Amino acid sequence: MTDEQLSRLSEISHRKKYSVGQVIMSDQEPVTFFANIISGTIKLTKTIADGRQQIVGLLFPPDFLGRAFSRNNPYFAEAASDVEVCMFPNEAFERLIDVYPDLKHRLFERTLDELDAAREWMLLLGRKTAEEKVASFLLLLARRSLVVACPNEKPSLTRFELPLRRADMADYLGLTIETVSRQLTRLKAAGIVGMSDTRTLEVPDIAALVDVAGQGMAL
Amino acid sequence: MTDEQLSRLSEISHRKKYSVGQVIMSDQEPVTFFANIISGTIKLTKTIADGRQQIVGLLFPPDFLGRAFSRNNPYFAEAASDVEVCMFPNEAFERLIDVYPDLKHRLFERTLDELDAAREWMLLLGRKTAEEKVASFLLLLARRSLVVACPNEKPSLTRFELPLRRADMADYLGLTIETVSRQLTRLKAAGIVGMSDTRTLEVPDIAALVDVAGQGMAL
DNA sequence: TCCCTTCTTTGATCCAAATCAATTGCGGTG
DNA sequence: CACCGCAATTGATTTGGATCAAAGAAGGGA
Repeated sequence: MTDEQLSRLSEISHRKKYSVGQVIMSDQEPVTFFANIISGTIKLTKTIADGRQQIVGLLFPPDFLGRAFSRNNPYFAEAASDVEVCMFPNEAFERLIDVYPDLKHRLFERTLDELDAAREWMLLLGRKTAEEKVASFLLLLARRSLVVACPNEKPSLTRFELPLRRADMADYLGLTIETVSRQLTRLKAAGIVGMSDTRTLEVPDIAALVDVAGQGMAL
Repeated sequence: MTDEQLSRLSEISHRKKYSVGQVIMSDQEPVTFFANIISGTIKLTKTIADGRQQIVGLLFPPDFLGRAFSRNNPYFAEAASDVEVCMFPNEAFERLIDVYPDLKHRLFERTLDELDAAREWMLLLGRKTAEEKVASFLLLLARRSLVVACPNEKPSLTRFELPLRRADMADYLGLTIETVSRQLTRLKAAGIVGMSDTRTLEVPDIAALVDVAGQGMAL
C-alpha cells in the first residue's frame, strides 16, 4: 500500500479499545465498520440458545475484522484479550476499495485463506481426537510465533503466550474445559510441551508436536 | 452475465463427465481449470493418512469448482454421484475475469458464502449431537429442494433425493455410518421424516425437523 | 434367474470424552 | 494480609457415539 493510501486511511479512521469479553460485533446488528486489529486477539463465535458455543475464527494483528459487500453478519466478535483496533466506517472503506482495486483483491485473497483455515478446522472438529486437537492448536500458535520471531530460520525451541483461556480453547476445539486441561497435562507429562505458567508455553521440539497433532496441519 | 460473455465462455470451455467415486481434483496436483457443475454432486474432502476423512464442502449445480488466484489446492474433489461439468482452462478463465470484473466480484461473493457455510458447519461438527447433525443435514437438503421446486411458496411437505450414501453423510457430519443409520431410523420412528427408499426422503413438517436440528441453521 | 458385491440396518459391547464434584491456585481489592 | 471471585486442575462416574459383529436389502452382471 502506498503512503498516499495510508494517509487517506488515517483520515477516515479512528482508534478504539475493547477489554476482555467485550462484544465488538453482534450477531443481531448490521455491521457498520471495518477494523484493522492493532493488538490483542478477537474471537469469532457462533452460539446455540442453550449456551453451546463454537469459535469459528481467531483474529490476530494485523488481521481485518468486517464484512465486505454485506451488511449482515452471522457471527459474534468478542475480545478474547484486551484489544485495540483501528476502525473505518463501512461506506468510507468501500469508497476506498473502489479507488484502489488492489485492496479488493487483497481482501479476496484473505477470504480464501480464511476459507482454507475454516475447512482445515472442520477436519479437526469432525475427525481428530482430543489429544490431536489440543496439539494442533498449540502447533498453530507455535508456528505463528515462529513467523513473528524469525521469518527465515527454523529453530526447534519456541516459547509463546496462550492468547486464550481454557474455556475459549475448549470452544475453539469442540471440547470441554476439563478435557483441554487434561490433555495439556498429558502433553506436559510426555515432555512434548513445557508450561512455566498457565498461559506461557514452551515447545522444545516442534517435530514431536507435529507427530501427536496428526497431519493436515499444513500451515 | 451478458450473451457476449456467455458465448466467449463456450468458446474456451468443454464438457466432461465423471462417474461416482472418480477424483476430479487432487490434493497433490496444481489446479489447471475452473469448472461449472451441470449435474450431479461433488464432494470436497480432506483426509488423514490413517483413512479418517472429512467432507468440507458439497457442490451442486450451478456451483463452481476451482481456485481463483491460486495454483495449489488443499482438497480432493470427488464425484459423489455421476457428474457432468463444464471446464475452463485456468488461464483463459482468468483472462475473462480481467475483461469482466463483475465476474470477479461474483466469485468473491460466492467465496464469502462458502466461508459462512464452512463456519456454520464448524458449529455443527464441534457442538451438535448426532441427532442434531443428521437433522441439520436433512434440513439443508429439504431447503435446497424447496428453492429448486418453488421459489416463492413455503409448502410444509417436501420430498427429495439424498445425494450421498451413508458413508458420505458420515464423513460430512463427523460421525460413523452406523450412527447415521441409527439416527435416521430414530427420525423415521418419530414420524419426523419418511423414507420410501434408502435414498428418497419425505419431510411432512419442516418445522418439526427444524426443532430437532437445533438452531443455527439460518440458511 | 442367481450370484456376488456393495450398501444399509440392527444388535452387543467398549471407550473417549462429557458430566458431576471438589480442590487448588491466583490476581485483585478492601 | 486475608478475603473474594474466577480460572485451572484433578478425581469419580456416566454416557453418547465408536467399534465389533452379523444379518438383511439392493443392485448389476453373466
